[in-house]
Amino acid sequence: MKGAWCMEKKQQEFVTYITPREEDFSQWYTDVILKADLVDYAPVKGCMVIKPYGYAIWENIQKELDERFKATGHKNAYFPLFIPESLLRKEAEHVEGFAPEVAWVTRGGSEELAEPLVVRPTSETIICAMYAKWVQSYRDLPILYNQWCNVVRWEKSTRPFLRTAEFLWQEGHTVHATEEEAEEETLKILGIYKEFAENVLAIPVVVGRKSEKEKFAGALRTYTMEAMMQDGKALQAGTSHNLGQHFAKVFDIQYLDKDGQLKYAWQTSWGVSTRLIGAIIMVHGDERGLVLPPKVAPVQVIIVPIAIHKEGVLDKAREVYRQIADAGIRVEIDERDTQTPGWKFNEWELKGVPVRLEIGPKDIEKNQVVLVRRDNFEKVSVPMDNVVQAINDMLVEVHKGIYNKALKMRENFTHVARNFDEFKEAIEVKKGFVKAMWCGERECEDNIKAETGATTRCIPFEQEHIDDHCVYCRRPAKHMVYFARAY
RNA sequence: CGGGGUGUAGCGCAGCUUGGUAGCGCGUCUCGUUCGGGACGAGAAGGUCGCAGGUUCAAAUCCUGUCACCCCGACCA
Repeated sequence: MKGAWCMEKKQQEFVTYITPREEDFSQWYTDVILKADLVDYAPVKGCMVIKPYGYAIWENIQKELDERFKATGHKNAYFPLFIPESLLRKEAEHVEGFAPEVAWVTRGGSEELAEPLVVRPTSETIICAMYAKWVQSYRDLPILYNQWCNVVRWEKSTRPFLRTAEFLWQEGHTVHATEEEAEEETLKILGIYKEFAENVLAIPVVVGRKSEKEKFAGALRTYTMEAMMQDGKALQAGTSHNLGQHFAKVFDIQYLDKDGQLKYAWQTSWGVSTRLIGAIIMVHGDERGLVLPPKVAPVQVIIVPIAIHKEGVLDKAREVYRQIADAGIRVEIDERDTQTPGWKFNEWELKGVPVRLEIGPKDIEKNQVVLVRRDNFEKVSVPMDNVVQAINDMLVEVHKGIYNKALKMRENFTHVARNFDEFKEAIEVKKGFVKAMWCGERECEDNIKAETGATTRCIPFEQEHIDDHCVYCRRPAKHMVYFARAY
């Protein structure tokens, strides 16, 4: 009786902090990012400050990806922020795609510039201009460069991490001698992205090709990984483009091949951005706030000493801290004597720390500590001399736990539609991905979007035969496609 | 760019209808007691009411304009 009342009261207190997901998912998202101290809104519309706790997640993402890029032969470089207008205009499809959202610099100090500069929305043009100088011979190829930088896109409506006027990303830009090599690179990177999403971020993704309508402006083909959020909307989490020779031809990137022929090079570009942080939040977060994948969590273990003022508690907590830190685990100890343990539990849960370690007088007496998982709140006591092993195991378990939960969520949000009535029903009522057949025509794609709000997310590599006919026009189908409403 | 909403203390809000000394909760600071799931007592600090005009003896409150931000759509990572 009394217990039930307490529980009810407790839940009420929690919900006063964060808007429940089912009540207003957007507001929940905003509450979480602000209260977990990931970002703050900046004085410029559409711009956010990424605070240390949020930035640390990005740094971990960078570290994991950068290792993978380096391991596959890529090198980092840095290209300028400003691009001359004339360069942007060279590739027709590209400029058409990006022109509406570029920011311009027309003045330096008090002088009007002879040629206006755009603030890079992406760097294909300026990088290609340089590659044209650097590529002479087949011996110069391949060029496998990547850069970590910021880009600016003057967006109409913005949301922290998901769409901001300025965001951080990496953009890889490679040049190859042959079409096959470029295609191989494009797919290799998509493979890295998928492996990274699943093994590091614990986010299952669907991989495949973008439709002509959805592909990158100026690309030959775009491959993508798509993730499902808890509100049933899809999020494009990373793209890899085979640029073909489109840019090579307009920027004149030619090399002299072994056979003495002058040939246009083949290129790729690929990127993921701070949007991934938005994905982490919307895939894993729960009623109490963030749930961070252990591999990118800025703090993997938070030590909360109990009865911190009592003789020996803090000393013992620091001793345990040392042990864990020495094992290479990101650990912090909450030594504040101004907050009660309960308060700290809630705060660190809000911040998504995967494992909490409690240590108090009773534990010290028994030579043990208490570990609590963030994903399912399972609580175990472990002997002091087994702490590091137990934590490592628990971090692995949390990763598995949240991955499986995310996978199940995505499966529940994946439907099959054989005709357009089923399709509408799935998009509007069930939400999530809808697998359906498509004739491949732009017209159908546009009509489906106009009538349901759903877009083609990707043509998955793993095709299934659902029906012979396009879900919209009933003409013969070409592909099975994942449709969804998307961020 | 359309629709909606909000600007009052660090945060969340009340006050505005009916103009008259700017309030509440949380947080912050000091002291003490507490500490295994959001502790308690006592004391204290903190606000050009988004901005600019106007009406008035008097404006947070009424009028006009303006700016910013948030949410939902159309366009994009």
